Amino acid sequence: MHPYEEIRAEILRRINSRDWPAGFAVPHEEKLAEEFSVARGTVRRALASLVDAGLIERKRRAGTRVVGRKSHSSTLTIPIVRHEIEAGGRRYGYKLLQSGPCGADRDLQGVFKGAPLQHVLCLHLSDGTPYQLEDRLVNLSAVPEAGAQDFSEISPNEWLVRRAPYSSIRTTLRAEPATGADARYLKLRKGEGIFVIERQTRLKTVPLTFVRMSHPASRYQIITETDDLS
Amino acid sequence: MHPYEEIRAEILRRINSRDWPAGFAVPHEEKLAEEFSVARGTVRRALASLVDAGLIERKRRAGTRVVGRKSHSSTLTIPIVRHEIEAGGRRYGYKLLQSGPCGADRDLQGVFKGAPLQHVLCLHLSDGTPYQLEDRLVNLSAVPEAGAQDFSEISPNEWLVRRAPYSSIRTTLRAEPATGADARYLKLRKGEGIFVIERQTRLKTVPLTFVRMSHPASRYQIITETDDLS
DNA sequence: GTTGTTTATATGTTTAGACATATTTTGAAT
DNA sequence: ATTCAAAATATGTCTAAACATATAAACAAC
Repeated sequence: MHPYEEIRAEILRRINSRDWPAGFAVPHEEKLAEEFSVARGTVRRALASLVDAGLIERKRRAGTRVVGRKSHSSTLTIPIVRHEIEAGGRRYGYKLLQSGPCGADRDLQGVFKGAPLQHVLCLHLSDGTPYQLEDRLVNLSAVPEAGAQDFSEISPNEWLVRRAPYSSIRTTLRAEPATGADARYLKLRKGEGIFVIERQTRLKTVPLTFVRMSHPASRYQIITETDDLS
Repeated sequence: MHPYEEIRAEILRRINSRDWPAGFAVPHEEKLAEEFSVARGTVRRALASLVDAGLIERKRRAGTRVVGRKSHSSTLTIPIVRHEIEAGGRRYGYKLLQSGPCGADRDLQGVFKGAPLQHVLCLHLSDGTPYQLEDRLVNLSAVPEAGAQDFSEISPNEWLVRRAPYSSIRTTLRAEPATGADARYLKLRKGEGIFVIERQTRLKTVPLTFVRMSHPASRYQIITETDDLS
């Protein structure tokens, strides 16, 4: 165990034991460095780790304070569908349903502002059962290769994650009753529950793609786990 | 813009432009330090930031490689319900429905292994409308104060986030049809969709609490947004 | 009182050097 | 060939010292 880990552990202990309660002003780096008999850089390394974990907040001149928690945070990872299915030891299936250019009228959220679009609709299957319906719009002025790409063998999901660099993502999670295409392709009765993930990726403010992924609620859930510091 | 930010931006550019494609072996710290005419520490600062962003992977002796992306990651933050509602400019309401000790038979997931438990059932309202039904078990051997606490004014959610330190969380997101208590308290017809969040918090392997939070699907969604490096 | 300016200060960045340590590679012994 | 030990090497940690910079607090001018 390195010195900075021991310092972090000790500070963590003080926070968890409420010796340093929420709002408490943590001693300066220099003071801590003196207390633990290390260089300032080592204290900084320990504190940086606690900032990442969301346990303390730091501001220039103002100092370091213990955070009064107001939420639980964890990392949400949405993998490529194929990997998700194969990782569970199930057989992956894929079917392209529609693919072609489309007008801005399909851009319901109005995120693409009239840019030329490619629309792709496809179905992902797990052991032959419908698992996810992928309904995607791709901005052809930002990703022109998508217009020529054949999506009958590789899904746009997988192709894009591999190919197109992005800098930010907005994800929405929702439960909905199945209607129209969702019910038809996922083989559900209208009104049955679906779990919908919507995602929009951008590259420096330029919207690249918008995708709506719907799943039969009874066969889908998301699990996230935070990793333990202590 | 600090030197390390410029270096990060340049490396980011090389990755995004595929000059350095997935799997590419990034030059050593010393080489990069020479190229950019900075100290090794400054290069490390830039690379650390790219590791956080999930764009590169580093291993001792083996070196640094550009990651072939296989998923989209973002941070999922689940705030205290009251804050969530008030932040939206709506009026928060709270109603305690049940509170008392209970037996291990209520521990359906079997996470508490026979520890003494406190069961709390309560309802959170937004502008008077049912918003979330909170169904919680608290491990009294880990958080004994919960046994004496009165939850008629403050919700166990809020009380626990404030009070009990935890070290790891497991969260499950799911869509379900409403049945029993969910339908009754959320004022839904049986079979209507609900969005369920289940969360289990631990402190170094000791399970602290298990909570099931259900919401009317039509009035609930989760939005996450990653922040932009470039 | 209010506004603007100065000053003090805690965090943030950078450097340059030393040492630590996983892990791959190489080479020797079997 | 296979196994095992030694060497090489890239990342990881730590130090100590200097300078940068945001900003809270003190002070002055209005």
